[in-house]
Amino acid sequence: MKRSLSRETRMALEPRKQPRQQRSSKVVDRILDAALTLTREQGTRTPTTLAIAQRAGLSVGSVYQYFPNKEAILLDLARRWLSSFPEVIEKRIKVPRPTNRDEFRQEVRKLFIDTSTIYLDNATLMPVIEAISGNADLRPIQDEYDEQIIALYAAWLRHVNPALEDKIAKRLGLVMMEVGHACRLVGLKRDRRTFDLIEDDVEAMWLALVNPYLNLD
Amino acid sequence: MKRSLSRETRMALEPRKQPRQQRSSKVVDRILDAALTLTREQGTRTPTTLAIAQRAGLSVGSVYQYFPNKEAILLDLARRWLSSFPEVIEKRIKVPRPTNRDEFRQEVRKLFIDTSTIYLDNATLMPVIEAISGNADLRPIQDEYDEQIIALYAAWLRHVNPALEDKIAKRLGLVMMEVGHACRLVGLKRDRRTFDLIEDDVEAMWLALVNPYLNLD
DNA sequence: GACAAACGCGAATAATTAGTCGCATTCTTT
DNA sequence: AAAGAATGCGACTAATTATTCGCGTTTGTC
Repeated sequence: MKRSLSRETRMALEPRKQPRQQRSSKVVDRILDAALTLTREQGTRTPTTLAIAQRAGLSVGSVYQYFPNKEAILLDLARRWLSSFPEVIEKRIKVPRPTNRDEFRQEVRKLFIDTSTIYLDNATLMPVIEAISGNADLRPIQDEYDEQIIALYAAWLRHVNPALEDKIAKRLGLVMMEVGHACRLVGLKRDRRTFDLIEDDVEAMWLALVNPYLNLD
Repeated sequence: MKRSLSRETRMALEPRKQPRQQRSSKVVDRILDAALTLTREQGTRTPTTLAIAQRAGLSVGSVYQYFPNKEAILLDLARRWLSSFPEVIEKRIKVPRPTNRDEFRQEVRKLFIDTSTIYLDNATLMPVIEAISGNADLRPIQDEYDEQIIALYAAWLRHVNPALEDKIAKRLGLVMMEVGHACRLVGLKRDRRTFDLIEDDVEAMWLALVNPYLNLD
């Protein structure tokens, strides 16, 4: 076991090699699928390498052909989700600044819906996200993404209201992210109807949160 | 290792024996202190039994005199915190029902402040709470407490407005808990000034959340 | 001060699991 | 079809760590 290495070298999480033959790219998919399924089955407990290999119909050795360590597998699953946040929020910044309260409300709503969609589209990934949060090795990477996302929320807030102090924008961004994330995670564990109701709650809370910091007339 | 046992028998988390001599009750305190300190030092990674014993100036064997397993130690730390929620919320229910919007606002504020105080008073415990959430064995126990707390928030809401549907009260209770917990956890990681500002945000969000469900005149 | 119970010890046990390595098989290319 | 590269294999290694158990020491009690 070289467990200590993986904690230190960040590069150690990059894919080990690119698949060169067709069969092997299927194998990578099978590994990722197996990891996802097992994580979902086991709640928050991260699956073992052996379990992943077996579920994928492979041996452990084959798994290590494409992933340098176990963490890299989970991270590969999560990265798609994590990276869609920046895309979506940036898109909401490249838009004309709202000029009155009503337009502003609309912008909040759009950001709210777009971020909501990320969760709905990736509902099956949520157990992986939770597993990562609970994993001491992967947590720091999550935190990096989180900081990035907070900064983007803050940038969005300052796009909507340029007079907003940077520090305040950062704090509001943090709260928006946390509230959105916490509520959507629990929402997705319930039925669709409840999820939608919780979404309404989140929108109301977001509006209440940012409203006092609007100097629009 | 009998790791599988602990997952099944819930009793296995109860303290193994009561200290009979003076020296040993000090020992229990030392163990708990060591576990707390180490958890704080290591972020979310739960300390090993050996580490706990050493930090407490003891041997592993002594630790197992008083705790049936490692989980029980962390749980012992967390239970004080977890159990203060019911106390505090129940206290807020045993109070005359508010009769107008302003009194209602006051009641929200009181519940808000009382729950906030739980977090502030137990700030040092937060890493343990996070470690428990990330631990596959302990998570179910957290979830039980959470359900209880949600039920109490719901009971409070129906105390304040008896006309409120039970299902709605449950959902709002869930959201109140999640929002409060998420924001306070991150708030406590920042400076006191920021914590206070985030608290104001939470109060505003709670009010926005429950306001639509008030039929008071 | 003697006896038993409580306490404390830590080497040993055992379970779990990440990651490796040399060999076997399959594919690609010429 | 033959060579060589890529892929696949899985027994094995090694690290980690929870928990036990028998023995020595301390404490409270009569």
